[in-house]
Amino acid sequence: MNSRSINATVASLLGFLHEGPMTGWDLVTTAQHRIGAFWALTQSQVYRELSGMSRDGLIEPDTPGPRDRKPYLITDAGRAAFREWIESNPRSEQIRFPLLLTLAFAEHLTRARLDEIIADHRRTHAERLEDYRHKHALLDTDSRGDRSRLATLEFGLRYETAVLDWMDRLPEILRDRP
Amino acid sequence: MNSRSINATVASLLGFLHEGPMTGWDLVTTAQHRIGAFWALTQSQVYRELSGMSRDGLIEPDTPGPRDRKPYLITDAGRAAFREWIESNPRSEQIRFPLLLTLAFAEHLTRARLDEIIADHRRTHAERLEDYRHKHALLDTDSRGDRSRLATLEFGLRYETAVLDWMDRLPEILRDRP
DNA sequence: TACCCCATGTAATCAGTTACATGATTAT
DNA sequence: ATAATCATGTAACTGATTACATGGGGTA
Repeated sequence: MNSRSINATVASLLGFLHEGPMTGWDLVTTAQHRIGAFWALTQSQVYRELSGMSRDGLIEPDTPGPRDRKPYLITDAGRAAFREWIESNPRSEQIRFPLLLTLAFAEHLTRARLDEIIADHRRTHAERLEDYRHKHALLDTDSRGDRSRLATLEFGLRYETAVLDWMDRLPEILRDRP
Repeated sequence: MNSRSINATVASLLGFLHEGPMTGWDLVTTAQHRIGAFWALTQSQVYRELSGMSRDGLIEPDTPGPRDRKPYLITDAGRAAFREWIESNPRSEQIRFPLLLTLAFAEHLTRARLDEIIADHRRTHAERLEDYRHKHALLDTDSRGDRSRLATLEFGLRYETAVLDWMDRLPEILRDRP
């Protein structure tokens, strides 16, 4: 019998564990850094998934370290599950964009308040774009892993650029007419 | 005492109910059409929220219609809750993009399989862009509501364009080097 | 010695998805 | 007559968030 297939969050943890044993803590920080921009996960989620994964034999505890460190190793079953996941067609993305909701009901807001809200968002997106640009500049593009990282970074750059561009044109799009 | 603030899904239902009494069914179809592109919600979610909203006094049942229609009216409390929501700063968006995860672990895939996966996604995004373009062309830009609609549509157009553009450059970004 | 960071986790709740059950009404 | 659509909802589950509890170890 086939065990039911794993979810993307579990898969990403298994993905990281290919690089060596890690604790929940390690995985949280690694994940936030490497995939956090497009795949959020919280610490309690990670620990919960780890217990499940361990129960299901996808990982097993390595020799514990100081400070209650509990590193996990990926097992063959884990590698197989990961393989199955990465070979499968990823589903399409989901976006939940509260600002768009606000905008959809913008008739209930004054123009001034709306502008304020947009300006607020604009700032965080501008910061993110800066951050991506910075990382992009630092990236060494010559190794296999870095090319993957470059690919996701490039998405971030284009996405944030599109968002900013859109926001900058919003006043015009929303302008009052006679 | 202040009642706890509502979530964005509830807020959107209240937003629609400003336009007149609606049933769960009406709300599902309206929401799918008007905000579905950036705020997915399912039918069972809507019915569940409606019971909660009714319990909390944000809406109340209107006179039932044929076919077990159970329209709801927004109450003053509902209007107040909506107002509070729309005045508040929307949080920033979340994207969950499985393809980016796949890409982040692309070293585990053959180049051919990866290309296949990307091409697959490209198709659905191209379709969406076409759809947005079509809607955009149909849009009458002269009324207040339509301007909001135009603003969200413009986001969709820019987003999908950015995604396609990115996908088209992926081969180059991912190309093997000496 | 006090504080911060590392590191584990639990509890409770909320949000979202999938699948199913049920029946009325309208259109063909 | 029957198929499609309208319309309501429940059940079971999965996934994600928030808040809290606990303590070790390093560093100032």
